[in-house]
Amino acid sequence: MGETGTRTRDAVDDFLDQWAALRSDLDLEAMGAVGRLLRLTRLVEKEVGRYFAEHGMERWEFDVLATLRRSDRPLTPKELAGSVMVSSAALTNRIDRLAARNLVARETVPGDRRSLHITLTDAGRALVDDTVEGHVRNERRMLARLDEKDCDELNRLLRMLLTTMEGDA
Amino acid sequence: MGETGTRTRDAVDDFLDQWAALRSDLDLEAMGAVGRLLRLTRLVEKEVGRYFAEHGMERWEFDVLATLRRSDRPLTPKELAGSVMVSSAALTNRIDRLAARNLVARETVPGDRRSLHITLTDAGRALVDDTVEGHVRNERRMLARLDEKDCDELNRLLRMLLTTMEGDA
DNA sequence: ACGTAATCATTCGACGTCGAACTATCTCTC
DNA sequence: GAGAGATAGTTCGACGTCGAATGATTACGT
Repeated sequence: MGETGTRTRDAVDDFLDQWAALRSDLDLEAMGAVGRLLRLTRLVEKEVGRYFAEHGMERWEFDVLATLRRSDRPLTPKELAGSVMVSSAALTNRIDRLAARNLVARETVPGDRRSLHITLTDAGRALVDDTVEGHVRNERRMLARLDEKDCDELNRLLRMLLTTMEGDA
Repeated sequence: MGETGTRTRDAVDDFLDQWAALRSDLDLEAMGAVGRLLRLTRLVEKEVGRYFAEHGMERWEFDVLATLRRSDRPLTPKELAGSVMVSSAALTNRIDRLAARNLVARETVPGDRRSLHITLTDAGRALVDDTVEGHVRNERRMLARLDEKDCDELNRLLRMLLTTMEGDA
């Protein structure tokens, strides 16, 4: 009975035990949560990268293409950079390479000659649509240990943290 | 009454709505959880980096020094690289710079001349002890929106995910 | 209107990381 | 005990990102 998996220790538990032995004044709950967040994300990113590599593309390509795909209007480089959370310099580089492969196109925007509209080509849209399904399946697989209730709960907690940190940015 | 903050939307909610309108077949729970994880981590990393920059050091320095600090025995570069999750090449570079600032030292290990023991100098240990407390306070501040029960719950959920992904690595 | 400040994309130099190749050392087998 | 293979740390070249500086265009104040 009781094989809930709750008793299983992770690497961060060891990490916290070591700190507790040295500095009993530290806030272990906070260290644990942040430590797990950073560590888990690294592993998730590695796995996501593995999936895309297996399908002949890189994650940053999907990030940009998918952002354009799900938007109902053309986006500017600045908007794209904000969405994928990289610098404008990095985004110029990404657009260069996507455009070279004919996955996106740069178009002038009527009212403002400083700015651009980045649009998805047919090839770009097809590439997103072909890969997004498997990508999401892979994400679900990584969360397989969580039942529906736990998954809801995780989303609720992360949303709370995200709104605060997005707010005072 | 009822000011729970649960009704607040984050950027990922918009993200999900856009996908739902286009592809009703996708697993929004999974996309949301992973999306929030990656996005939140980026913000947390930025804030952590800001704290350390404010105290005249960089996060990678603290990562290495703190790993040495909480270990009761000397660690090899390989062990350190595993702990902080970077390549051995990156770790050589980090040790070089930490050693140049007299925060760590390379010592030969008796039984094996291939390997090394990286040890903390007095200055290194002092630097960790001086900064760890504020760092943890900053972590707690980022989690301020979560009460104790929610924080426990978050740790439980992240631990479950972490153990699975650490396991089949 | 005119000039100043703000905004947008791009370029530039510096930096840190990675994977692969390399050297040195150890282990295991016969 | 000698040679093949594994293991540890370092070096090397390539790559992507960032902050700052640049050039072009637009918005604002008087």
